Amino acid sequence: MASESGKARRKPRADSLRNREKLLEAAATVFGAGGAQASLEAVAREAGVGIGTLYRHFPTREELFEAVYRNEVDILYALAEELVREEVEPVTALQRWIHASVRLFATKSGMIGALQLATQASAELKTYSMDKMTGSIGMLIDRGVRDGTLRDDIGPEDVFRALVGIYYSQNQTGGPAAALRLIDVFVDGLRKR
Amino acid sequence: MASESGKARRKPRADSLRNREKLLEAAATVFGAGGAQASLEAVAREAGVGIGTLYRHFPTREELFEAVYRNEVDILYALAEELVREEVEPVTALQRWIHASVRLFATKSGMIGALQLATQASAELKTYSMDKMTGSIGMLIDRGVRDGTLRDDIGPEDVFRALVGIYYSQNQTGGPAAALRLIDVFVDGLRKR
DNA sequence: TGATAAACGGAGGCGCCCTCCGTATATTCT
DNA sequence: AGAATATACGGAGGGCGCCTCCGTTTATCA
Repeated sequence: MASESGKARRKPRADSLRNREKLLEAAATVFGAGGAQASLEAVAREAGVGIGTLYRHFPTREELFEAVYRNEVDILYALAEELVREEVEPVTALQRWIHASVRLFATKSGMIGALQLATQASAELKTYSMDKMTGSIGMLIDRGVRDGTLRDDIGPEDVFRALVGIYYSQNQTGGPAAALRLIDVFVDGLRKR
Repeated sequence: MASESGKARRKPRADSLRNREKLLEAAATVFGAGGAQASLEAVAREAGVGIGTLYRHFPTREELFEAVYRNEVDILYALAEELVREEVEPVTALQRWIHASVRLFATKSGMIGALQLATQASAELKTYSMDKMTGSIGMLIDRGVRDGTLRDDIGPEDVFRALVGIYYSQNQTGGPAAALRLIDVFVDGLRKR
């Protein structure tokens, strides 16, 4: 009968939801620029929100971290859906999506290490992100396979692995520019010949 | 002419040297217990020294870290020399030395990560420690090879690699006790049959 | 035994962490 | 619409760690 479990509850306040969004965005910026140990007060300032509000939404630094990460993954998934919905030509769509992924994580060099710690800590988070990423890639390459522009012997997991490799290489040498070039080569290789 | 480079300088003050020692020891304790981000003020307190003194000796956290690490490596080298000097029976000497190494690093679980960062940053530090460690092992196994109690087809680098493997495994599971057992097996395998 | 270079120590200013609670506001009820 | 109330907001404040600066102490040198 009750729409949720247990007693009937009020719906969440609109300002609360807005602030949560603002905090996630600010955290992505601040952690991206200043590394994983950047000040939480800086995040609150950037979000234009009191420090108390930050702590109410994310009681620990780790929770904020994890939420930021989930959010980025969700954004990429939404982008994949959008590219499919707008019927962008499959190869172009795949290329755009991968570029966006690299760019999204490129700004977060300091976060990568912390992310690894986080994913090691939470298996749930790991499978969550794995599913979302391979899901995104899957829906993009399926279309290409169907219309005959992409090879059909490469799975989403393979593409994901390649992506991870390129994230890494970018962190060590060359930076985003080199990574983006690598990706063009890689995507070209995915074409059906 | 001048004993050192350039102008004739006073010899360093005795209290300065003493404090440096005290700080290294305290830092090993505090970082060992509380992880790499433990408070530097706690280190100074533990050493019974003002915070200013700590900063004069080690202007940055990284420098303190590096010095602690060098110091531990030096201690192990000195132990190897001592074991040789006292003509301890070769297999026993090797076993004791390796046990000491494991115990020394066992207390420093939090430091391991930071050490990796440090060694990645400074190639010099890496080769320094590599040389000291393989040097120690080398002088210990040479004696065993010479008197015929140890096989002659295993180099110091091989032993060092095995050691690193055991450090790692201990960090993940079992703890020091398991590591020490592994070592006994390993050393036994080094005997000439 | 001075003279003095060198080292000591800790106060102080700053920023960050996190909690607590008085104030503000969105939602619900009538 | 207006009142009632559950929720969320903001930021002051106490505590701690970082790091610098400089008056005081002490070891070395002549």
